[in-house]
Amino acid sequence: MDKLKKERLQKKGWKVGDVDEFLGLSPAEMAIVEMKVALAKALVAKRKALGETQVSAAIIAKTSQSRYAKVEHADSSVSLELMIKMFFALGATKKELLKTLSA
Amino acid sequence: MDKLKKERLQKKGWKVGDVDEFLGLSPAEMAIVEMKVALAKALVAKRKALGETQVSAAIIAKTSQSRYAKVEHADSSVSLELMIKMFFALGATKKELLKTLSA
DNA sequence: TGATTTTATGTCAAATCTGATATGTATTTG
DNA sequence: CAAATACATATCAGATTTGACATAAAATCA
Repeated sequence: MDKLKKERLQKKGWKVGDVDEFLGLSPAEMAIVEMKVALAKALVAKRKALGETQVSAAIIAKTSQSRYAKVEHADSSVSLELMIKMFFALGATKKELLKTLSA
Repeated sequence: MDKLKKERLQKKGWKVGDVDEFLGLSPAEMAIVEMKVALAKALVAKRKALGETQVSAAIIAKTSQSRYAKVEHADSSVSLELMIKMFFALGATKKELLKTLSA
């Protein structure tokens, strides 16, 4: 991996590694990352389906646009729980959540 | 609800209310509580199936016995994410997790 | 294009979560 | 019963997460 890119990502709070290190991620860590990425995608899709902007979605979810944007990016400063709360805030059901998580 | 019990629970970090307030919980809040409770149960079952004590399970999960115990109780100081991490630490698969969450 | 709207990113104080220690309370066992 | 083992709970410092603000960058459009 490009050294500069690696440093940039680490600065943003991610554990970054070469292929070995990546493969070295425990299945648990992988599973959580997978779920976060899937949730982020689903969140964007949901918001767009509702015809909302990040600003309006943030209001609905009772947070700021900036944090909402971070949630949609599965930013390293965002917990799985917050992502799930936002997904629900946009009207998603538990069934939808489970479907998303299993992606 | 008994007033003293209510105060005791609130002191421990939970929003407590009478039936109205309880029904007033948003579906989102309910869903998350449900998932945490289901995970707690599954965690205990998993640990027992492995024949582990809280002490040994805590070691496996790289945490302390006290925090591990709180996880098994879905204590208010425990995040959904930590519960999932511990579940995985005990060897649960993503499939098992989803099954548990859908309970 | 320039203005407007939308999305992205950096920062930080306050809130929350985590791991650990200490200690208390069952529960089991000799 | 007393010791040992297992589980529960209080507390707290350090780490992480959150919401908010400021501002930049990108996209939309009149």
